[in-house]
Amino acid sequence: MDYKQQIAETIYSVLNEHLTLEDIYLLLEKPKHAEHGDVAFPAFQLAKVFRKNPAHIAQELAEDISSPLISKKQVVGPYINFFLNKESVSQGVLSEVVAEKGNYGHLSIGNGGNVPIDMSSPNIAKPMSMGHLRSTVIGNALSHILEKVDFKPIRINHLGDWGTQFGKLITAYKKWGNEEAVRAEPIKELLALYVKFHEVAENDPTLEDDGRLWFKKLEDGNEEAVELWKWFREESLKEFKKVYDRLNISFDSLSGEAFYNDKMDQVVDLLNEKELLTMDRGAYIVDLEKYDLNPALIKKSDGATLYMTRDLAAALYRKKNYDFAQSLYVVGQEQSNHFKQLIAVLKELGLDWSDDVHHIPFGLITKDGKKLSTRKGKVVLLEDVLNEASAQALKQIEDKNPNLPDKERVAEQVGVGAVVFHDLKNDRLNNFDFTIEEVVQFEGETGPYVQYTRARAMSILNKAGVTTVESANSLALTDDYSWEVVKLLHDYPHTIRRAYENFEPSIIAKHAITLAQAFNRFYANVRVLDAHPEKEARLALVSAVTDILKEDLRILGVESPDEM
RNA sequence: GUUUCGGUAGCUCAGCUGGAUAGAGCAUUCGCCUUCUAAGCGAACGGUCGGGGGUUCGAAUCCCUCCCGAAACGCCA
Repeated sequence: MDYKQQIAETIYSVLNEHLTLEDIYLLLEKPKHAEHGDVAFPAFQLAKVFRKNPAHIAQELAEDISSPLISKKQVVGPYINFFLNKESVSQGVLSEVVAEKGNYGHLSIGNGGNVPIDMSSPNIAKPMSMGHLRSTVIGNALSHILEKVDFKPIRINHLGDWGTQFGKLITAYKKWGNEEAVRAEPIKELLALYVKFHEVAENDPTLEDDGRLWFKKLEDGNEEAVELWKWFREESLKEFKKVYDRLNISFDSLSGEAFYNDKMDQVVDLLNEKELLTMDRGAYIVDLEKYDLNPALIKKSDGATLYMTRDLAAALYRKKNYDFAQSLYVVGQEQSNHFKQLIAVLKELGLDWSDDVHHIPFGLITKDGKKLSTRKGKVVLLEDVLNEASAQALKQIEDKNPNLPDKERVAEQVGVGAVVFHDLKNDRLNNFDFTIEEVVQFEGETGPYVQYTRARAMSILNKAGVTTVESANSLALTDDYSWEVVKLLHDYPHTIRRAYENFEPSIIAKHAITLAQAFNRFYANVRVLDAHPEKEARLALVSAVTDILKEDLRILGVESPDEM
């Protein structure tokens, strides 16, 4: 039930000769200040129509408008401010939330269409850094948002499991590596080898040649090379799984770059068929000048295929295999150009579904203002960050709630929650400079704040002897603190829609924080368990808030401990 | 140099399709635990919305221009 819509209809019944219903709906706004009511209609635009000053129009118009939904209207200058009927709105909103619980806010937009999401995509033999966290948690949150609007997400971990770096790695392993060390701590050891390769190669260029040679052997199916590659891949996946488990994330597909090795000739053939390939400086390219883009490189002058070729193969494969409604790529914004090219080439191929392919870019994480670089060993390891967060959460629990059962588990939920929430609370495209102090915070606009708010709400329900409220005789609430909460619950479907339309998890995170803040003010000012005519309705409000906060956090990929 | 993002309080950021006195959090100072978890609530402090033009009844928001920062810019992914 959309109350703004109802107000718009009421106004339309008086103004239908001058404005459309849609115009009116768009003009209606949410006042910034509570004394201006809940919905406001500015009369400026009518001034031209009626040739009168807007304040006068507002005055006259207000007299003609009435609805049981409006408890009070006030004309302030050119504005008509409407105050909604709190009893009936809270009754309506709460009965809906209490009945639907976490399902509240589900929208039928996607008709069950498939949406593959290219996300996470760490490189084999390299540790997951804070940079991978972004793609992983944004992709995961988007998958939940898509589900919420009736799409079927398909989470694809497009692993970086192919490329010249494996030639380098094999070279380094054969020169300096040892099996036990790799087995004991695979990623750490492989990374050390990789870093050493680049250090030594600075003074010894022949090493690069060895690297290229070994990659060539790998491509040609040389047994030793393939065995090492497989082993590195396996050991790496085991390590990644540990992190994904902590983040509570799973994938529907692990088809990485190597998966498309045998599918790239078809792409080249297809481009040839459509006469899109041209030779330039010894390389095959697709000219994209009419899109104002650099040409897309399909084949290097040595005949090797490229990133673009592989991504084209992947795009075609996904369309064929999933018949997707949309196809998303959660990849850093530094690759925006690449995806523009990818989409342009698909368009050149005459594929009308190229419009359904979307790059979802996100900002860069830096450390001390500089880009992280695996090659130079300059990384912030995700695992270290999660460990630190979890440890600090445990310390906090020992300090504030030492009798809490299952402390380690809750500490993990809170610590990891803090890290994930921090990554999602701001606009995807914002860059940020990493500091552990900022990421691992438990106060203010943080994940733990939302979790804590919900835990306190749960505690009220426990003391009332219920776990949830299904229905109540009356759900009418009239105080200002409840009202702010009710309005935020009412906004929820709209929030979900905006998050979907912008592919923007931070909209959900903002809602969680705002709702938690409103609830905490309610908590500080309104007694729930005391005898009161509205006690039942208040309990329902508390129950509704626990469900929606939990749902917000679930969408973001953050757990909700009942106690903390 | 070209293109794309960004510049809002000391710091980190909100500000939905232009609207009424520009909002949070952190930090600093102060107040609130004999009542539902103080990871909380309240108050104070803090702003030429990068500069300058323009459109509009109205601009942080739209257009132009300049300044500053980041990223991308054919044989890496």
